Amino acid sequence: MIDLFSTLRDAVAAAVRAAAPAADPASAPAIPIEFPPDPALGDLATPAALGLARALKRPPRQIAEQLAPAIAALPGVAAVEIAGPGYVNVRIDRTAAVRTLLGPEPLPVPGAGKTVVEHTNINPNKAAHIGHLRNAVLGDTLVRSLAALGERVEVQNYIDDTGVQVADAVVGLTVLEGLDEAGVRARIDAARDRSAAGGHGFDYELWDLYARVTQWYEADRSRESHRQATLHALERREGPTARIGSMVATEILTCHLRTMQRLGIRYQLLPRESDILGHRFWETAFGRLKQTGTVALQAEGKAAGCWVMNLPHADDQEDSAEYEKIIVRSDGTVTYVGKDIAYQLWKFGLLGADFDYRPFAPFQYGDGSVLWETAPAGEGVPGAPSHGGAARVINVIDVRQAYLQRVVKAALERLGYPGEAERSIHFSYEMVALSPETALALQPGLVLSDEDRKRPWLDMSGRKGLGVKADDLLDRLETKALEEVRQRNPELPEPAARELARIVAVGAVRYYMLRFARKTIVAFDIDAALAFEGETGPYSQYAAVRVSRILDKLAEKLGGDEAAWRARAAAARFERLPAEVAADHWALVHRAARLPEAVRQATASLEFSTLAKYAFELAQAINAFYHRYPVLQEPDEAVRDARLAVLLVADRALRRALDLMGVPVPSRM
RNA sequence: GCGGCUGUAGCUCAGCGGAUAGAGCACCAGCCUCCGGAGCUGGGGGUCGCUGGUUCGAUUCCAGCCAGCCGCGCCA
Repeated sequence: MIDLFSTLRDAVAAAVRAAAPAADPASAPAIPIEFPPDPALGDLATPAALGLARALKRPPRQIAEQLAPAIAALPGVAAVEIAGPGYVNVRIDRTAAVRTLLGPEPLPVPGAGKTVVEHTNINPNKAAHIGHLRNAVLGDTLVRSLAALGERVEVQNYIDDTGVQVADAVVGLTVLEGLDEAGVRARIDAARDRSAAGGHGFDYELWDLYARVTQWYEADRSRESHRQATLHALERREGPTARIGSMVATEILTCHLRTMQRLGIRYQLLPRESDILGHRFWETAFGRLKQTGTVALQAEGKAAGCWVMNLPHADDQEDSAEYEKIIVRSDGTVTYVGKDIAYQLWKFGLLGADFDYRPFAPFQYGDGSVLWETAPAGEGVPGAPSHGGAARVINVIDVRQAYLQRVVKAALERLGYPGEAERSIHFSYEMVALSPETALALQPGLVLSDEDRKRPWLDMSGRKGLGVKADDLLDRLETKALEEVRQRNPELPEPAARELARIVAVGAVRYYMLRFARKTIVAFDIDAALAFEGETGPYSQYAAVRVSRILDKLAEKLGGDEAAWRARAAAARFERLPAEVAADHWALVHRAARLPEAVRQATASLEFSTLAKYAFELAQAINAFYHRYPVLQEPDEAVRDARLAVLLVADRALRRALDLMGVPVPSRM
């Protein structure tokens, strides 16, 4: 990304500091630099005078008068003016700015430490639903943005292959369906054949089966003994039940990876819970927890015989009462949080132990990049790259796990790693839920209790089989997009039409999952999710396609020497345009130039809805410009070049923004 | 009970100390001799949950209240 404003921002801040020195430079607040709400006001502004007014006991405008000359003297500054209550508005040299923006991409400066991002983490016992999609899309956008900012990133998708959920799937297959190991194998093979023939895979089959198992338990609680027996068999990690569990988890995982690949989402490592146990990571962590007094054995009370961690109810309050969080049960087994603490220590390279690794054989990305999984001790491949050892860890998990993430963080701190605790970041977001109307529309047979009917929305639930499967949503989008494509491009051959429909569908889902602020509950609306008009992914894709159509036509008209006319555009002089027209042109350039700021802000706040909003508004501006200022018909070559330059700058920023969101842009649509 | 999040246009949502509170959808009226209309232009529509406080200035920060949701398990 080309950052037009970075040096100027620093220079303006320094000029303000020099012109109005703070009494105490150490505690001086950062000099605020912002973009004016209307670019007609200026390209960059500082409200610094407003903030200084109180400290200096002088009217803000008077202070601004003093700041203005210092800023006006900076290189690249074309003009400075004072406006409103005391803003100092700065205008930059436009011709130079456009030249820079059309110039070569700077090489990213490699960051010092690695960031491990964990996302997706779907229990391998049923198909992925749209809630999982939100997680994966947020996580993947974070990964892309960090990389664009020059950070080293490692993407992990944690697989809980030993838990209750897998056990229940196994109970469904072995007890309800009465299958043995060979029987399950045959089921999986049959599901693969269906999948290869264009149908759905084993994950769909288990979606229904898992719901049935839950109902079966509910009808007779004593049946839960099957779950316990299966769970223990899985933990022993040998014998037919364990092998069935492993087959099921691996097959469902493969389905999930395929679903995510439809959306362009990839991973580098699949750490398995079974390997965290197998490599005795927990034992190592437990030793440290005991040694540091982080956990203590309870002698009496409700948690007698358990190892617990004392935690305050609130983060800040010193005097708030503490309560006990059980880490190890009285039967000696470790809870979920305990395993998470061990895993987090490993991510930071603090455990003094590593996994074994091997390529995840059932799934390949096709471009040679290897997806690694952890392997049982001694079963890794020699020379496999090591993973983890992060400087920072970002876990993408929904808000309901906030409390457990806090426990993990607190454990790191008490183990003597306050820095790592600080750099353990929970990227929390609200869930995706269904409005009762949408739920009923999608599942006509659904029976809702009166209580549910009154609720604003319903949680998706694998147990109840209530939810929208990720692949179903994608399929519906592709079908709808294909209709549109055929209508608009009847001459397009079938494979090309399908590929185009796929791209539109991906753009639509990814945008839909990003457009809401992360703490907003997405009350899933099927019509809004299927929309291609208004604030949607396809709207932005279309704006980019329009620009490339102009470039295609221009290439035809001007002949093959594309580099030459691009160079001429880069040298376009805005002084040739009438003032009002120039303002419109410049406004679009200015908006495009704010991309790096949008990416930085979104990444720092983990609020990618702002990036989505940015891309959409840029697309809107391109569309408006497109209608107002024709390029090909423009007789004055100087004017045409200026318009072309504006579109090239805007298009570059839009494509980059869409790329960071994982929204692909077709060559036509 | 304790902790957290959320109340902004008919609906779905942005904005979260400053320059006239915005977008999309829906509704109404226009725009195809013009680089493709998945588009553009315009219009109507708001006590920014309520009450106080801080501030030159509050939709934005703080407190209280009201409403809704999510956590707080020897589940994961």
